[in-house]
Amino acid sequence: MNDQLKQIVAPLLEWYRRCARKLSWRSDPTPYRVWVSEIMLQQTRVEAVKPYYERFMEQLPTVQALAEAEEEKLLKLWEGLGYYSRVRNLQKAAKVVMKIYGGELPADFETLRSLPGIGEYTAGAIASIAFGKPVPAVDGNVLRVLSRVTESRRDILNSKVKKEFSEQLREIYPTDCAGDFTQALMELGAMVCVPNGVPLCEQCPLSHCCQAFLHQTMLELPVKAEKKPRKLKEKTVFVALDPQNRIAVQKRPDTGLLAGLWEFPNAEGALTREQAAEYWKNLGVCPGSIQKLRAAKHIFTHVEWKMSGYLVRLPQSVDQFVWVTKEELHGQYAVPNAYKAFLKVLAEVLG
DNA sequence: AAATCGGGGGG
DNA sequence: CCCCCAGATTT
Repeated sequence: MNDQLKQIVAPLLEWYRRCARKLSWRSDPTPYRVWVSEIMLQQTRVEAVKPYYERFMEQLPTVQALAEAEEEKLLKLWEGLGYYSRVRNLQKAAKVVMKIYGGELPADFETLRSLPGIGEYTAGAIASIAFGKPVPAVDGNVLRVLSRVTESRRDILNSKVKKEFSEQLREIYPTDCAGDFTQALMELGAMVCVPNGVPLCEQCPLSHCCQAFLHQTMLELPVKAEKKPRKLKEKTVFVALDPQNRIAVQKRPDTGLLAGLWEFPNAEGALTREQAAEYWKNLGVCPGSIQKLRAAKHIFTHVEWKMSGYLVRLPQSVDQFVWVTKEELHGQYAVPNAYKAFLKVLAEVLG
């Protein structure tokens, strides 16, 4: 039994009950509500999730509603949140829950773990928070807290390290309030034992037993492996309008980056005005005018798009694309934030 | 084990 | 600029 970690349980729970934020999914932790919140919160800050969560639960309040929803509606509800495969997997899992588990989310860790989009962390989070099972849920917050409390200098991105922290936690998990303990560890990491800048150790209920605090090594921890530089991709984006000011869009492939979302016509590389004209001629239409737009860039985790842009007016639409009004685009089509600069152009041109 | 998959808030 | 965020899946 891990005596060093055992002593964090009581003070952490006391602190959590005194200081926990009031969050929508905490106030009524049904399995479905916890599940949706955990998927949205993957690699995503609480503040960013809040408005998406409220809207999602309002529109799709049950597993059945989620299972039966149109894909376009799902993507629109997720628009701007990122990591869009999350919502596809969420629905895949909802369909399995309807078909195999009678519409009720399973309570067992391994069964949860088998569902699409539910990995080690999320299975532990749902099992403990929604079902009260004494199962660890180790996310970035928890790894940071444990690295500092134990003054561990091992790489927290290493899967073996993650597993060992999880095993240590398993031994000390309270059986009567597992959900509170799961959330307390994460809450401490988010509010006190923070990642950027100086942790608020004077407020921390664990400072008395935190090895990093005792040795003043908090800022050196946790240790993470170095990340690789991102690749640069040049693109040319077309804001193309037909005589009725309808906008050309296309749906991205259903795998890969931004799968299934809608985008403006675009080509690889930084095209000159002449090459831009050629692009449209090859599609069987000669542009009435081509106006160069301000360049834009968008940074993803592993790639950066450097985008040239042209406003193109066409004498007729072409079948290659879907032609939509500005209102239709905003109301029904999920467009990734990478194209925000060109959506803005649209607003300026069309009012 | 490494790569892929978004977007934004804060130092 | 860089960091990291209630990670999962694929290769």
